[in-house]
Amino acid sequence: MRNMTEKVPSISEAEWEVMNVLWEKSPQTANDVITSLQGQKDWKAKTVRTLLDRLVQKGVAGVNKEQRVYTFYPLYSQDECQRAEAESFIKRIYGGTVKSMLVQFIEEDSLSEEEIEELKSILDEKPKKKK
Amino acid sequence: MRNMTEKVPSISEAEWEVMNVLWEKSPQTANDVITSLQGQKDWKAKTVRTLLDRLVQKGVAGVNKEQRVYTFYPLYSQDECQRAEAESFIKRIYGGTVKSMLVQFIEEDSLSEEEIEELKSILDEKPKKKK
DNA sequence: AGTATTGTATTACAGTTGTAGTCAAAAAGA
DNA sequence: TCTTTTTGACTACAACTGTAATACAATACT
Repeated sequence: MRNMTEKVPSISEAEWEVMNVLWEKSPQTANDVITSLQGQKDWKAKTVRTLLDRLVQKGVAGVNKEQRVYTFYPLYSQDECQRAEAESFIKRIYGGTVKSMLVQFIEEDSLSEEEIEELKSILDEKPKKKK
Repeated sequence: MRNMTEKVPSISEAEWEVMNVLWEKSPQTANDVITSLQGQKDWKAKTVRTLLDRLVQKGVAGVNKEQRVYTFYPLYSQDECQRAEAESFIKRIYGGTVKSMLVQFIEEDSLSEEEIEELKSILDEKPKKKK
């Protein structure tokens, strides 16, 4: 298995949609993926296929060619990918600190009363770890 | 002045670096910007110039041509741009909820004890608004 | 005045992304 | 078996990005 610290290749916006489908369930055939995206995105089958192929080329997804109809699966966990994206995003947009982003969200009332309460409890429940 | 609810054009990664310079101080000549980026990014002067021109084309920055040497300035506040980016980012990566992102950060120990305390107080100080 | 410098305008060029289309082989149906 | 449908392989093509270079006009220097 891959080393968890390996760098995640960059995943484009459209590719994320496809990966989200693979993360929900895998392996899946191209057709499964196409079906999952029906109604969600207005893409032609070929478009989805191209995206899958690109994900494989990039090494973000894997493909099993044992059967005649190939099946695809993620090579990175959603968590890893989210973290990687979030890190580069926050660095780029907020100069690197999560705090400054959250402050903005809070000050702009983008968060509901309810969400704020939830966040508080999440923060409270976080046990102090000793490493 | 622009309507604050107008959509912010998309700003590429390299363009963000340039905008950050303009947000710190403006207006600035191309040369000012180039100088600010020296040591920070390893870009040729022409590259920075191209980025400035593109920002103007996109309508993210403005240019004053009164003087022989043009000066550039932002057309959107940093805040607006950050918010726009953050919204699309969170939708794309975290299915739209700030909470899920924060949960991940907290659970992965990406936040220091100190940062967590700060976040808590920010959340606490948030006055309940009545609209 | 002639030359070097500087700022602006235009052009370049490859890689990524969005969004498919074409072609051929294999399978399924008539 | 002949035909239609599926799959997979390869190709297309424009917009956006990163990363400049070239051409030209206005200044500045000698």
